[in-house]
Amino acid sequence: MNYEADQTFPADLGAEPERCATCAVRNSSLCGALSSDEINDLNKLSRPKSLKPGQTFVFEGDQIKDFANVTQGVAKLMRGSEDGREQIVGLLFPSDFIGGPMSDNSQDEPYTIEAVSPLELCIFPRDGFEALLEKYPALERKLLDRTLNELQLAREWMVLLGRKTAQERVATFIMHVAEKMRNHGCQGTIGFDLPLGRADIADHIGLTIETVSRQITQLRKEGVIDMQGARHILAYDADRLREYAGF
Amino acid sequence: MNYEADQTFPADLGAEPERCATCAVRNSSLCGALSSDEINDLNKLSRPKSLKPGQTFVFEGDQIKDFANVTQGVAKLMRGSEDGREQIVGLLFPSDFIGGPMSDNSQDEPYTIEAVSPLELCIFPRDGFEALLEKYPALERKLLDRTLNELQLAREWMVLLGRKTAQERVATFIMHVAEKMRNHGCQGTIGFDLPLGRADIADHIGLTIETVSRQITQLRKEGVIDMQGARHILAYDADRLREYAGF
DNA sequence: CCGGCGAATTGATCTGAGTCAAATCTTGCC
DNA sequence: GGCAAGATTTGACTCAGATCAATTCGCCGG
Repeated sequence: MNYEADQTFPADLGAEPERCATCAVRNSSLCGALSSDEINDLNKLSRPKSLKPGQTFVFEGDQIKDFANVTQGVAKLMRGSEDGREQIVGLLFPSDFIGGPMSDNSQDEPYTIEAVSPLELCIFPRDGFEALLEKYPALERKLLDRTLNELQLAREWMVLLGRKTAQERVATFIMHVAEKMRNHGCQGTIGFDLPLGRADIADHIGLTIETVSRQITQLRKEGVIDMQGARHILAYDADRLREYAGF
Repeated sequence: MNYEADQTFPADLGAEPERCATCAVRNSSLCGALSSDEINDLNKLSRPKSLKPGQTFVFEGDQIKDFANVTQGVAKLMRGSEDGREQIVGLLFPSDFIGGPMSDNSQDEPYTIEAVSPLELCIFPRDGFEALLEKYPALERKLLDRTLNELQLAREWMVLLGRKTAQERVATFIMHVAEKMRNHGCQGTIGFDLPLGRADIADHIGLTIETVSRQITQLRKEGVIDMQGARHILAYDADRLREYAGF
């Protein structure tokens, strides 16, 4: 049993359905807004789903039928063109919520979600979940908070894409990953694995593979970071990295 | 009296406080979620405020004290660096809401809001407004919808900034403005004024003034758009423009 | 331990957009 | 109407990052 509450509820924990009680993101995800009693409603709707790296969850242009929580792994949220250009507009980590526009059901989902590492999701049908949002204001409030955070992040990324140099973009990206890793306790702040390969990094920060590679080499030469293999980063000096990340 | 309801309520309109009853964005803004009775609560909190072009509403780094609705004019939401680089991460049109992260009060507002044209705001103190969010779920729901829309827009802009050419960026920008104008009925779809000068356009789409100017000239030469003066655009052929805007 | 193959690095060259520098066009103000 | 002052356009040149082309690395299966 790997269950441990970082946030305790009235003590009727025994009432929690199995899947929720042992869920790695029980409290850090949207579900943290619900008590042990309340979460039964959500559990009844939900079912788990696994995706292998490279598999997609929704395709551009599809009608969205489901929402989901990421319980394990990393996914990318992306938009592509016919001529091969691609932009990753967000990364999804454990406890992140997947759900598009709520009220305007007519809208098509314009983005593709693709697993980057082995991915575990907890899926809810759209209708049922929206009913729960009405029933539990705390759930809706938490969703609003999350959405505002993502908006904030998207705007920071606009600054990166619109005004930062290649060097600053790579440094900023590494900083962001380091932070994500700290928050999720996946690994230490100093040493951690990049969840993306060079091609995906390039598509996230608006550069090419080659430029990303050259800038990482540069950062290594200047002693801002160190690496073990192509994926494992050692960022000893967070302040130095922040300076390189620009404004 | 310029009041006209596009969305009718129980018919106790006489009960509406003067400022709300004659408000140009009474129904299209967040306030549209409230009935004539309910809006009294909000009216008691609110006060109008005017800003001249160039004046700022919140400074980067300030603690946010107030939320607001834009009732008239256009403002830009921007982030700047010490070395003079600047990125406009959003434009605010009439009926748009100004309000940062809700729960995490400790956060500093990282953006500056500056009036681009004569701006009229309807301001609410933060605390009072948050109390109303709790009291009226419809208000919170509308705020969530709005925030999801903005997130959507921010991600589209990430695609523009990360992967589009100069030509595509300018065409996309013009399309977006045309759409805004149509939605707000400010002017026809075919002919309309740009709310921003070349410098601000450049800071919004991640280019320089000169490149923006050259691309507008290019679009004019190719007959995609026509212009009267530097600000007034004539976009006869929306489809053609959309092709130029890329994916 | 040894290929083999996709991923990453490195090098050489090219180019779209940036920079610097004039014109020229607006627009408000007297 | 005429004249600044600022905004926009245009031109010449530069450069950061893209593109094209080899290597080299790192990891997995045998």
